[in-house]
Amino acid sequence: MSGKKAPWRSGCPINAALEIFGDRWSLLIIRDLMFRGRRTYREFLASEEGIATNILASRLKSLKASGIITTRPDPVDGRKQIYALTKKGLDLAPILVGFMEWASRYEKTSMPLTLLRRMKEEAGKLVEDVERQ
Amino acid sequence: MSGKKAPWRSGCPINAALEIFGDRWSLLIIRDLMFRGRRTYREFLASEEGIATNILASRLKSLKASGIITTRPDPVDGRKQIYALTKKGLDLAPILVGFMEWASRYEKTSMPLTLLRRMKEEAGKLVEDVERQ
DNA sequence: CAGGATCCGTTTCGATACTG
DNA sequence: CAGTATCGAAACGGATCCTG
Repeated sequence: MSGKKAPWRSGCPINAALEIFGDRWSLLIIRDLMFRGRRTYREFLASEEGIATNILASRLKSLKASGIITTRPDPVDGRKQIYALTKKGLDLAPILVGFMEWASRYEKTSMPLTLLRRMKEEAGKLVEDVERQ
Repeated sequence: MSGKKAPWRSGCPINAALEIFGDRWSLLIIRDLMFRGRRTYREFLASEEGIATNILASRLKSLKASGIITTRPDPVDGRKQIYALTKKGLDLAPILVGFMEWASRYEKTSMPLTLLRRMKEEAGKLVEDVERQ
């Protein structure tokens, strides 16, 4: 999780991914950044899942250490940090969409399929935008 | 994890998925079933990541409860149980492949890209096979 | 011997109170 | 408002025991 001690052999690439995502929260933070326009500590805290402050801080730290997000100070309010996805983080979009499609097919959720389709399209565009830069 | 207590609102389908995969082990078991032809308790134990017996048993139980795997007794050796993926479990193939592609791009792993491509093709065929039945 | 349950010491998580 | 300290709860690893 924190990417510190990894006693596993990393032969299978899934292990590398699980070291970052083998927990409940990291993917939710990425979802918030990717699809919900959240970019500050406070905005993440406000997500309906109710992450605890210490967990949020530790996950943000480990996501940053993994090169999935970056931070820069808010030019307006210097106290705030603005979090953003890197290219590496944006490239997770297909996986997030895959999870959502799978879960909407097999688990009961309240997300309408039209919204899901919109998110899928948007995810594609996000990645294209970054690749153009 | 065990899908028992879920104090979260399930508005976003990702939550449904994370309740099953928000841990280190479930996806590895699914990988073993999907790409490595493992199908018994003993074979899972032998995976290089070294899951503990109690953890393996609890994950198998929760994956079965989630309808992702099934069990049946081995017709040859009655002591053994044969585990297999359901359609719901096989439909996770694109996500597994997505994780592997992402991780091979950004994390150093020892899996050659040619093998990755083979697995990707195979994942597609697995799903087709089940859908034909 | 295969599958799996139980116990126990250790690590990690998470809710809340608290600090700069 | 962002982040840390505390401390109980849960998960983990490993050994051992149980059952067919």
